[in-house]
Amino acid sequence: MKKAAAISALGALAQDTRLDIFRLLVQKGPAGVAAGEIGERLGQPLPTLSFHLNQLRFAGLVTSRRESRSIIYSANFDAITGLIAYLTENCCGGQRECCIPAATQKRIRRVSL
Amino acid sequence: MKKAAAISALGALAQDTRLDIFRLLVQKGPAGVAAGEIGERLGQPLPTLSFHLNQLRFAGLVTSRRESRSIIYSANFDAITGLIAYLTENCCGGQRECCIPAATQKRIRRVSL
DNA sequence: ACTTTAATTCAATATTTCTATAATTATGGA
DNA sequence: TCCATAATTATAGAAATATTGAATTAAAGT
Repeated sequence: MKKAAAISALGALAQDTRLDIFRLLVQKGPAGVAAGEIGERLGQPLPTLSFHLNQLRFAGLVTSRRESRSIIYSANFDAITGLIAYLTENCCGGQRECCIPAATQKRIRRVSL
Repeated sequence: MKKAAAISALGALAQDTRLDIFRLLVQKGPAGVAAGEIGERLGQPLPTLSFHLNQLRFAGLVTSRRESRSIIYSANFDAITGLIAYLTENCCGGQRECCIPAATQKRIRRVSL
């Protein structure tokens, strides 16, 4: 991931409504959610929502597809894994792994036994 | 991690100079780097740098300690692992792991064989 | 006490980002 | 074609962030 893409993604996530949208889409997985349903859940006016969805889309964090009259948004999982890799790149000089989340560390530890 | 802390951390990272600072500190590990040295490396005026260091500190992403005349900054690794966990929480409804970075997945896959 | 070095805080300006009303585009059915 | 539904684009004022010169604080040596 390039720096500009990382800043764009981080900036897109650094906002109340957009963070809610993104986490909702992460949890929903590839099936995604229609714009209108996102608006209902988050209680935001549609134009405001549309603005935020665009920010997320420009940042590469979500993709959209039309399905009849609805537009379905879903999270771009490659973008989030790429962002995490960028942030933790060469962590502690590459000598130790200090940046792996607890949940993942637990898995690795368990499997390693 | 609470939502407000996540937004604060993401907003702190979503800026050119601060992202550079943070990645430098992540790579340097617990030893950290003095404020002046960060400024030299990034070619920023000290007041600008100080502003950004404060943003990172307020967001909980870095800590500082005085060592004689220098102030040494280092990354807060708990903050970054917490942020990653928050972003990928209950990923894909918890049924699959879609959000683990490639490097980590490779480790898990290898170990699982 | 005075000087040098290291870094921060203040203050004013410049820039970017957010929000929401009004108008517009696109789809599907009667 | 006409109407209802789903969502986006345009626009403009409001709010939050970023930048940097000048002044200030803190530590260590002379």
